[in-house]
Amino acid sequence: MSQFWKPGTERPQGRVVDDEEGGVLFLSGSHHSSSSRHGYASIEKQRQRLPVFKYRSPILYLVETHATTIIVGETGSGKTTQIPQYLKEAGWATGGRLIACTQPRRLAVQAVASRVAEEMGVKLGEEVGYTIRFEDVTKLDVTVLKFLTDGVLLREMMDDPLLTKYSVIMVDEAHERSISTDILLGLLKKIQRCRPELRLIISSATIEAKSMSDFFQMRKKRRESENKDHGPQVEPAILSVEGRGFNVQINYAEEPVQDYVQAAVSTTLLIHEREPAGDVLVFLTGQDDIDMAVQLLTDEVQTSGKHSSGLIVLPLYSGLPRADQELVFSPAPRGKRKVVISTNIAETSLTLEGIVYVVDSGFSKQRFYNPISDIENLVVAPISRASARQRAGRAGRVRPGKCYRLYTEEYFLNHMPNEGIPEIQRSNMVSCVIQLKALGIDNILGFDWPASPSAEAMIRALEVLYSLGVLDDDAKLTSPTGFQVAEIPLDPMVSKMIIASSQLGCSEEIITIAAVLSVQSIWISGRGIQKESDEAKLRFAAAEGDLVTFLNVYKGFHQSGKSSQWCHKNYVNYHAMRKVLEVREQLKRIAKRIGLVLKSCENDMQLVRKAVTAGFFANACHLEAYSHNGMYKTLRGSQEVYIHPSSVLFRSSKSEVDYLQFSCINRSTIHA
DNA sequence: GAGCACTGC
Repeated sequence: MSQFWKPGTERPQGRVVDDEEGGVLFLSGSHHSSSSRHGYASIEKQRQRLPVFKYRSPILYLVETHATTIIVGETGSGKTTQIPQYLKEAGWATGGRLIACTQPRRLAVQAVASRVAEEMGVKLGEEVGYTIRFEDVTKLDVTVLKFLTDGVLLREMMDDPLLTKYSVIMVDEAHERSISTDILLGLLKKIQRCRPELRLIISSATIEAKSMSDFFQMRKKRRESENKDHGPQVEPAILSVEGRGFNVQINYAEEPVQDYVQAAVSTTLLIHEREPAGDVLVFLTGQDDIDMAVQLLTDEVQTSGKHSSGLIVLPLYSGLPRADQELVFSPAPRGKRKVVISTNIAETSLTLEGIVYVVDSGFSKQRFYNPISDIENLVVAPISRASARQRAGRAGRVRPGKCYRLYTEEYFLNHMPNEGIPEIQRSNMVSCVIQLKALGIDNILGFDWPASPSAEAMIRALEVLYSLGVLDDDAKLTSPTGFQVAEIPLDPMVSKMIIASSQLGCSEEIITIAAVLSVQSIWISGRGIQKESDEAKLRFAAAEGDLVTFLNVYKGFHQSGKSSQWCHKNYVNYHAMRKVLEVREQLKRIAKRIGLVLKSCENDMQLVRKAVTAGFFANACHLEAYSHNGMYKTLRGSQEVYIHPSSVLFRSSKSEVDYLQFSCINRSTIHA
């Protein structure tokens, strides 16, 4: 991989860096000599100014000598864009091998890939490419640096379980501990045992590196035999790279805060009154909180004019229509101060420029799963210290900033959890289990996770998959159903519904329903338009429930020629419908490939209901006749459930519908 | 009377 160059001899072509031990390490490989290319020099200078540049040689040395390298890098260190380039320059992408870098989010994949292509002076999709769902911007035998979501890499493992074409896999943002990152880490650890030449780089923003290191620590027996073969050291290396953020001064509440919305509003007003120019970012928990805070601040601006004039107050959450979301990116006019009131979306997914002050409520909405009741819930819960630091860091991107925490220092130090609970321990496991089964992991209960899900959750998932006919008595995938379900990138209950629809002759309809279920929401809602959007929804409402209502919406959208005006008029989210079309096409392709029959049942909703039941029978529930508040109980487990207010059945059904199946707790319901 | 954020051949 690398050769040593002796001082005194002629300097070799390529890149020369100081070796840790005082020598000079010459890194061979297909390094571009494109320095004459226009604009290259300034880009090269920019690259060298990044904090990670100082660590170029140590990083390459560690990757060379260790199976796993853990890199702790704060935001702005440049690790994501630079390390893959260093690896390529050092020759890790020669001989048909690829370097992979995974991200938890699609947008990040695209952004990083195009940045790296630009820095290297190549066209995106050639040497540097990316793959996300629906978009493969890579070229076979040309692309050597590949950025992809961790979900896509997991899918790739179904065809190539050892990921043989990759020489180095960098898992970025590992501290976020998303479900797919955790599955990926567990599987990569297994791959390492079969492929000692594979190198892993785990990159994380927090110092939870030690537990990650323990996870990748191989057993002693293995280590001895490895060392005999002069293979890489099996003990993970840890390297820390500083960020480029500015100092953020932290202020705590002196006493516990009763109402964090109110406190956030008054803190914002105080900042506006006393602090020099600079935008404010307020972290609250959800649409409700945010709309209320926006209202309170706007009222303040209008009534008390004096202090709070010059405030531009903007909400930010993912459910907001695209155009409204984009408002937060435009800079405030001179003399005005922008206040963005946001959910967690601004903690990791979106970066706002110009933020100098952060107000942190200390809470976020988090998903929790109760394996006993088999119900997932969204609850407001305290954030972790790692999140609190991440939020504060948002104030220090352009210059030194300030963070106002709406909780006491005593609480931060002594009561706030250090890390959040990994998502895998807060979720239903059916999708995970089927993915592992599809990869041939037989001993699901013995799988080595970075954080183990509860045994109850695993058992519950195995039960559901068994009852769906996806797993057999030996917990092996059934043929063909189990293998078919594993091929479809959806919740197994939805996949099973699709397979049943093929047999029943209503797959066109069911695939539409499945596509709608896989987007956030097809309705437009928001403050001030509830009444109109509710009325619009009623125009599509079907007695059978929300899923058949979706079919009506889709039909109308299709007949309008997929028109955005039609969507606007009917309070339907146009972007969501475009996504539905995309997912629908993908599902049709997959359905054909796995041998399903594509057929429409025209208007026979009885068939649609049968197909839905084939997937969702485990969610059947029964109206409690003696309760007058519309309470249902699940047939399995007698769990209390209620129809969600967003359902078309919310008003009409209380006394009319005896049996329901819900496709998603708290979201939609269907009469079957 | 109400939807944190993501992802997928």
